[in-house]
Amino acid sequence: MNRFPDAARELRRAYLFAEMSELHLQALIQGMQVVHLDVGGVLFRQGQPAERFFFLHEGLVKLYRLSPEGDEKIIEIMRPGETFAEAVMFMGAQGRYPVNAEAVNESRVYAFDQKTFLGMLRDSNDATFGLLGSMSRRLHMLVNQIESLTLQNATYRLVAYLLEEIPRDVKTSPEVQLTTPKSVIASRLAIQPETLSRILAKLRQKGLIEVHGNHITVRDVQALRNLVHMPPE
Amino acid sequence: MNRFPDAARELRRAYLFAEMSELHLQALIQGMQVVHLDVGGVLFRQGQPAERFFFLHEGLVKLYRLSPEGDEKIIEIMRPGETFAEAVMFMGAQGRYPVNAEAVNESRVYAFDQKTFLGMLRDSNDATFGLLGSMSRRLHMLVNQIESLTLQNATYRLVAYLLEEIPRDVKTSPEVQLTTPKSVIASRLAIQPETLSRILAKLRQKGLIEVHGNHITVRDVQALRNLVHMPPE
DNA sequence: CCGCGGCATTGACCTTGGTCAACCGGGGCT
DNA sequence: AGCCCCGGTTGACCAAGGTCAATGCCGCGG
Repeated sequence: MNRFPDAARELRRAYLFAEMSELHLQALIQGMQVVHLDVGGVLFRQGQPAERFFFLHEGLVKLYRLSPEGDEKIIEIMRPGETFAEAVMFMGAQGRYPVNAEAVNESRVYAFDQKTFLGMLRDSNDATFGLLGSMSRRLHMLVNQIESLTLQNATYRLVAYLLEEIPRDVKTSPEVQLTTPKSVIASRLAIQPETLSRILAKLRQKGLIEVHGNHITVRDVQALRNLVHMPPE
Repeated sequence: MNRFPDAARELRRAYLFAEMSELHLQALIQGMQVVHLDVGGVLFRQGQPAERFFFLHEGLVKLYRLSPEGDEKIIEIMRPGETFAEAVMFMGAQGRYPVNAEAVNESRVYAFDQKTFLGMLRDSNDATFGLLGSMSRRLHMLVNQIESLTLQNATYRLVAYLLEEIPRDVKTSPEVQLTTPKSVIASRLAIQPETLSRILAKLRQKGLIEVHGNHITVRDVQALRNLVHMPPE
């Protein structure tokens, strides 16, 4: 019998499971655990031995590092349909999570045993290649992050973030609904909440955006795009 | 007959080739090209279609990005024995190099055709897993970089770099021989050459190090470790 | 309805590191 | 030899963004 009749279709949307045989996928699903996280709930901590990896079913989970002084830097914000911590599997026997994972919103997460999954990968080259694809995408994304952290200023990063949040289809008046508290976005962009606030104020003054709580109306997409591709100011 | 009798042993030291069958490896070697690069020689540019990946035989190659204004940020400095651009293979058919690659010192590079290599991977799960391992290590390294770029200041980053450069075996007086011009190190650490210079001067004043050209004598390892919050040894 | 707590905003100030310019010194070339 | 070029150093100045503190806003529970 099937514990999670809809899970297969859902999981297949992730590159990681996309190429997996139905048999294997079903076995994985039978073995997976569902973890419920309240706001602020901790999924794992940096340094813990990594025995499981995860698929976010619903909610919002942040992956972050802490400095010795306790400052937090969010490396990635996971959205539903995404997998995370799957790369750690290959760090060798004593792989440890390189980041902390904590729920920003109430979340539901599927947890998979790494050993089981590795065993299945051994049988399925296609699935392994799917994983390789996902990892190289993540690699690329991190390189992009490093670039924007070092080569661009805070305004650039925020504007780039906003532009990414605008749904692809837009010809309509672009509206951005922030999915997380502004302080979380600030950490993701490696700036202070105060600075985020000031940059938004500046963009507002210039008439480029309107801010109502965590809903932002972009009044001039083109001007924003120019900000990002042209020299600052 | 064998074009490069010693290449197999050399390549096997890279995780990427370590698990490959002798047959496949020999085939790869017969098909590989040797690229010679003078100082400043360009191996590939960001955005070019990625058809080959590389193994650094000797020399020093930097992977970097350029901002629209022309500022350069070095993402990684490749040393002999390392492979690079192998992750791009899995970005799909239209994979493009996400960075520029250029020789810092005169270099000799082995170039491999991605298609050929992919074909071999299809046959060898072990080799594929070796690659997965390498990619997750690189992933982890990038996360570390992001952390130190955002959570730590320039002094911290430089000191951490110096400590990494101290050979593992040390009980002797720790000597660091910089393998690249200081300006390259500065870019790798995302600081200006002037700042690098000033930080070194500051450390020198405090009696922690001595600087003679690009040879640095560490006078007080422990003090350096403390600066970056590292436990003694 | 009030009050509290958490997030966001705003202002004043400060620190870090970037920028610009001058200068030094060694290696290689004519 | 003399020169120049390039990497590195040093100083003066500046700007971006961090820090600290006060205040506002809003939702929630009593």
